[in-house]
Amino acid sequence: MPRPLVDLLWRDSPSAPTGGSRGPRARYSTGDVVARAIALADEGGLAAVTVRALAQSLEMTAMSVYTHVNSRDDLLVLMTDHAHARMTPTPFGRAAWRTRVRRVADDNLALLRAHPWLLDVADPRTALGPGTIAKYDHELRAFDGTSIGDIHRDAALTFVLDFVRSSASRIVTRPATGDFGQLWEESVASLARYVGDDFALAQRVGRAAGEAMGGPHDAERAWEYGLDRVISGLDDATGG
Amino acid sequence: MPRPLVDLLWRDSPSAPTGGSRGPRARYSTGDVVARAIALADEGGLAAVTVRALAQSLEMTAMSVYTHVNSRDDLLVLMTDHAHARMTPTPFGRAAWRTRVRRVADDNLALLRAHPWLLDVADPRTALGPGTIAKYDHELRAFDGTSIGDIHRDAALTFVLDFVRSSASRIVTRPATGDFGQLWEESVASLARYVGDDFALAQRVGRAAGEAMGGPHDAERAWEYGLDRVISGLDDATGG
DNA sequence: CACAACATTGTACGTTGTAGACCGTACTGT
DNA sequence: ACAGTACGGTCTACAACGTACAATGTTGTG
Repeated sequence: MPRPLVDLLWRDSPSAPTGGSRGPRARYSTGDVVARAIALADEGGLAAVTVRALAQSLEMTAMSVYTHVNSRDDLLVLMTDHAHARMTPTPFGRAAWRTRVRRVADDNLALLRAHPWLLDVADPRTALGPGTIAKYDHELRAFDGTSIGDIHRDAALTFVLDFVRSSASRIVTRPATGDFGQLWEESVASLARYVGDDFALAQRVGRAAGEAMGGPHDAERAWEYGLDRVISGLDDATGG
Repeated sequence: MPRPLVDLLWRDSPSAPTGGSRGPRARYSTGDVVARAIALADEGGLAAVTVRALAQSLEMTAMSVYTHVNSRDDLLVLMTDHAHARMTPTPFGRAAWRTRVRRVADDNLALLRAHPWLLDVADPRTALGPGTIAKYDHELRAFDGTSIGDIHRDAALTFVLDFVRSSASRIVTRPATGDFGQLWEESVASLARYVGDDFALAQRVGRAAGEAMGGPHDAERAWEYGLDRVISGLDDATGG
């Protein structure tokens, strides 16, 4: 049985337990396994990260994976922390907090674009990893220079990141992509018959939003709109 | 094979296909199955809604479920629409848009509190259901009287609902509940050894936020804080 | 040299969603 | 009244999943 999750997360730390040198040398390090799992997830989503597929990708048996990782859930945490650690944030420089928050948002959107499967990982234990903690530490500094308190600083960052996550899930999973567009066209006929003249407002707004969504630049427009709301909302919470 | 999803969603509509009267009468209606599935989900989460468990709860075989529902994924859509339809929104009355948005947010939080499994349903086809459309139609009216355009009206509502969803997922899944508190106490010792004196800001803010989270009224405080940001952010987007 | 720690493997279990063939029932057209 | 047919329901079975368990082989340490 491998080391506990916290030790695996901090395996590159100098104070990490080395692990006895007895027995055969492992053909792969934990980092290799995690990197391979990320590669699988990047091209096939989290569903492609099965223990067996990962094992085959590493040319070993399914059970050998458990030499390096305690469980699949632990693996997802390790993958997430690795992605967070590899993230190279845009430097804040001397920018004001509004610009800094924009950079945090943009960086996180880029992260979720590169690794859409991060949207499917909802494990609180990710907060235990060095990559996630470093990311947290950096992003908190977006509010340096404002008069915001510690608790509100955490709340404000959470507010921003939640927005990014929600928006990203709508941006990343393209609505017209795949078979949903096809399904939509099959359904819209019978749907129109059911709705009839009811819900006029919903129909009007839904059609407007739907048509705009077909347009080329709408994803960016919606993103900009929401981000403006976020920053505007934080305006009076940062002491001006 | 049952009728397609759209017809099942609108099964109570007068223009819905009645379905030939041949063959034995079904022991349960589609509504019964959906209601039973919701009951299971309410007490055990989505994971408790297995086809077999649902079947046993209805005293039939697993495969009989597929007489009423095309697939488990379809069932989740039906459950969601049912929950949306059963939602009785707080009337807007003559309240200004700020109050209306608060009511929309509060109502949705209450909905997600009552049915936490809704947080785990991420199927775009829910938008096809009468309950969801009626909900959409009503909530769009929160911005009646403002000078907001159609596209922005949709974006603004999405903005509000996204916030509610993110907050709710943090409120509903209690952090100190279950075995996470136990795991935390096991991990915090070795974690402190790893972190050391690095990430001072993250440690300070994290501790402050963590301690506040232990407090009794923090969930509500964080909720109020975020909702204030949301409304403040929408302020200049509604034309005053 | 014997022992212990370790990586690796094969087999197997329980659980999931659901396809396919089949049976009996109740209505429909002749 | 009788055949045809649409339908609800059941049984069996499959592929895929995560992973527990026992066994085998390999390496360093006493």
